[in-house]
Amino acid sequence: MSTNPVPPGSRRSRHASIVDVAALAGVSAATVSRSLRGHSNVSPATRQRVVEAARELAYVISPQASGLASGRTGTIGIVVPFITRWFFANAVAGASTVLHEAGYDVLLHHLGSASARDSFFERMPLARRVDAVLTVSLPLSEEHTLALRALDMPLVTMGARMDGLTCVRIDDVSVASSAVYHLLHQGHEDIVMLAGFDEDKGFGFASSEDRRTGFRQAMAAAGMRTGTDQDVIVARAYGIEGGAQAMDELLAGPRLPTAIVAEYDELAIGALRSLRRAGIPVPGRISVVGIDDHEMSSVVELTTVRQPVQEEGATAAQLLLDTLGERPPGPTDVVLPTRLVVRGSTGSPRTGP
Amino acid sequence: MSTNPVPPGSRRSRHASIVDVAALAGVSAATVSRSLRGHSNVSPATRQRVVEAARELAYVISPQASGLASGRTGTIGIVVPFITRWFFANAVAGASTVLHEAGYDVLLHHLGSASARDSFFERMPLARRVDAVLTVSLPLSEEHTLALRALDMPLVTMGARMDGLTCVRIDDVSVASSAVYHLLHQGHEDIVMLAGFDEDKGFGFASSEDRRTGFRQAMAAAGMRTGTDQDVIVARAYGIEGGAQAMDELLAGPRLPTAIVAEYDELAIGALRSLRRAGIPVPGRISVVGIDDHEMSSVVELTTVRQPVQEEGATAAQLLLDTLGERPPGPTDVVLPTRLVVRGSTGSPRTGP
DNA sequence: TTGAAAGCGCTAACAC
DNA sequence: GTGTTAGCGCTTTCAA
Repeated sequence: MSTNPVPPGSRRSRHASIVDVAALAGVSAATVSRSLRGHSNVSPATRQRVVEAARELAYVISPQASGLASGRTGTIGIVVPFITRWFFANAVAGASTVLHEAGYDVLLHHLGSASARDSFFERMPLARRVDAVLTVSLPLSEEHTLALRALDMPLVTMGARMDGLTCVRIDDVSVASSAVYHLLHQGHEDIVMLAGFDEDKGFGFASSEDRRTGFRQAMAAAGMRTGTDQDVIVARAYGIEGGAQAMDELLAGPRLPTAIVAEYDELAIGALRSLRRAGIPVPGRISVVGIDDHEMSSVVELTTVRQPVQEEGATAAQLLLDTLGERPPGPTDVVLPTRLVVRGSTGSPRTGP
Repeated sequence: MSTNPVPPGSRRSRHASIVDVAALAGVSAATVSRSLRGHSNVSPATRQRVVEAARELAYVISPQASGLASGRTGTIGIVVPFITRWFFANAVAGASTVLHEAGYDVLLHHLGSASARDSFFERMPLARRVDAVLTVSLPLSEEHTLALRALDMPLVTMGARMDGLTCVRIDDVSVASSAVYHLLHQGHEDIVMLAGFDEDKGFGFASSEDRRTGFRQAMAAAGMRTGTDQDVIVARAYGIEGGAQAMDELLAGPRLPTAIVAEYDELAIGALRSLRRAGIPVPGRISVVGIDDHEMSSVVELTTVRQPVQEEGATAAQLLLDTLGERPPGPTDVVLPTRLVVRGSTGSPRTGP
C-alpha cells in the first residue's frame, strides 16, 4: 500500500532527525534546515522535496538542538502574581494568544505569595530558558529589578512602569480620579478609598500607588480634606475577601462614608457583599465604584472604570515580539484608554441624617 | 577587593559554561555534571569545590544542552480550553504550583476557540518540547486523542476520562444528581437543566455529558418526566453571557420552571442576572443551583455543589510527576469529593398558581 | 571516584 | 543554491 514512514534501516530513535529528512530528500542537513525555515536561498524544487520528505517522516524540529545551535529558545516567559485573578488571567490570555500565533511558546510563572516571589527571583528559573520576559503588574523591589535585568534579555512590563523598559498600561492616576469625579458629580462629599492589600513592604500591584494618588488628587482638587489616616483604608487580604473584611471593619467603625472608591473591582465586589449582608442599601446609603470592569461587575451592577485587559496583554506581547526582531525599537510607554461604566451601584447621597 | 567572577581569559560567552566551572574547580566537565545533579559517586570534597565554583561563576545550566544530551526537557505542557475562566485558572494554579516546586517548567496552551483548538492538535506545538502533558476538561475527538497519544509521553487528564489514561476528576454524574435532590427535597417538581454551550460537535467541557446524565437520572429516579426536549436547555455562548441569554429565552417562553440546575456556576450567575433584571424573585418564584462554587457564588448567594479545583490540579500534577519517575504507576482514576453548599438562591417553590 | 570521548540534533560560516 | 565543517553545552558510557 504505502511506504513505511519510518525507513527500516534508520537509527530508529523516537523521532526522525534532520539527517533522516536530508537523506530522504537527497540533500544535506543544512539545506533541510534552510528549507524548513523559509530561507530565501533555496530553490523551489529543492524546498518542495524537503518539505515532502519532512512530512513523510513526520519530522518535528528539536527545539533543544535548534536552540542550542542558534542561541534562541523560541519561548517567552510570562510572570504574574496570581493566575487565578480575573485581571491576570485575561492579561495572560491576551498576551499568549499573540505569542502563540507568532510561533512562540509561553512559559508561565505565577508567584502566588511573597515567599514564592522571593524564591522565584532568587532562583530565576527563566535564565537561559526564554528569549524575553513579560511581567504583569509586578511591583518590583530594587533587588528583583536587578535580577530581572541580569537576565540581559528584552523585558516588557504590563501595568508597571520601570526605568528604560517598555510598558503597556492604563493611566492609573486618572482612572482613580475619574472614579472620584463621578462621585463628586453626584454630590458625594464623604468618600473613602478602599485600597488593596499591602503585605508589609508590598506584594500589592504596581498600580496601587498611582490609584491612591489619583484618588487624593481628585479629592484635593475638589477641596475635600485628604491626607488624613481615614481617607484610605487598606484591605488585609486579596480580592473579594479582602474587600469584604475591609468593609466589615468600616461598618463596625464610628463613621460610614457616603461613597467608596475601590482600587479594583474584586475589592468593590467584596464590599458589596458585606453591605448587602449588613442590609445597607446601595446606592441608597452608600455608593460604590470599582476599577477594571471585571466580568462579574455587570452581575452585581457595579459602576466601574473599564480597562481593556486582554488588549493590554496583546499589546505588550506584540511590543516584545518587535523587540525580538531586527532593528528593535526603543523603549516606549503605551497608555491604553479607559472609560467609566455607570451601573447601579452609584447614585446621589441621601441628604440629611 | 573580590575576584572577578568572570575569569578574564574565559571565552566570555554570555554565560559561564560547564567547562568554565570544571576549570575553576580543577575537575572535568563530567564531574561537574555529576556533582551538580547530586549523583552519589562524587566525593564530598570534590562536590564542594564544584558547587563553589558554580556559584562564583553564577553558573546556570543550559536546559537546551542538558535536554539535548539527556532526552528530557524538564518541562510539562498544560492545555486548557480557556485560561480566563475561573475553573481553568484555578486548575492551572494548582497544577503549576506543584510542578514548579518539583523543579519543572510549565508550558501553557489555552485553546480559546474551536478553530484554535483544531490548529493546536494539527500543529501539536508540544511535540519534543515537554516531558508530559496535562489536559484540563478537554473533550477530545478521536483525532485529537490520537494526536495526543502520538506524542508518546505521559498524559494525565483532569476532568475528562479517557481510556487507559490517569484522570483526576469529580463524579459529575452524582454532582448533578445531588443538585437535583436538593431541589426535590425542597419540593420542586418542575426543574430544568441549563446546560453549557455545545458549538456543533462540541467544544463544551468533558463534564457536560455526565452532568446531563446525572440530572436526568435523578429526575427519573424521582419519577419526574424527563427525556423531553424541554428538560434541558442549552446555552448559546460560554459563561455568564451564555447563562443570561438562555435564561432570557426561558423567560420569553411559555413556561417558567420553579427551579434551574446550571451545568456550572457561571451559567447560573448569568441566569441570576437575567432574573434580577426581569424582576423575578429568587428563590421566591424560581430557585437556582450551580456547580463549582465559583469565587463569586458567595457574592450572589448561589447555592452550588463545590468541587476542589486547585486540589484537582495539584493532584493531577503530582500523578504526572509520579509517572515521570522510575517505576511509573499504572493509570488510575482519582475521584475527589464534592459537597453541596446551600445559600440563598434556593428555597421551597411557591404553592399555588 | 574521576576523566576522556562520543554523541544529542541542529545552525551558521564558509566554500564551491 | 548547496554542501562541508565546526561547534552550541551538556550527559553518558567506558576506562582507568
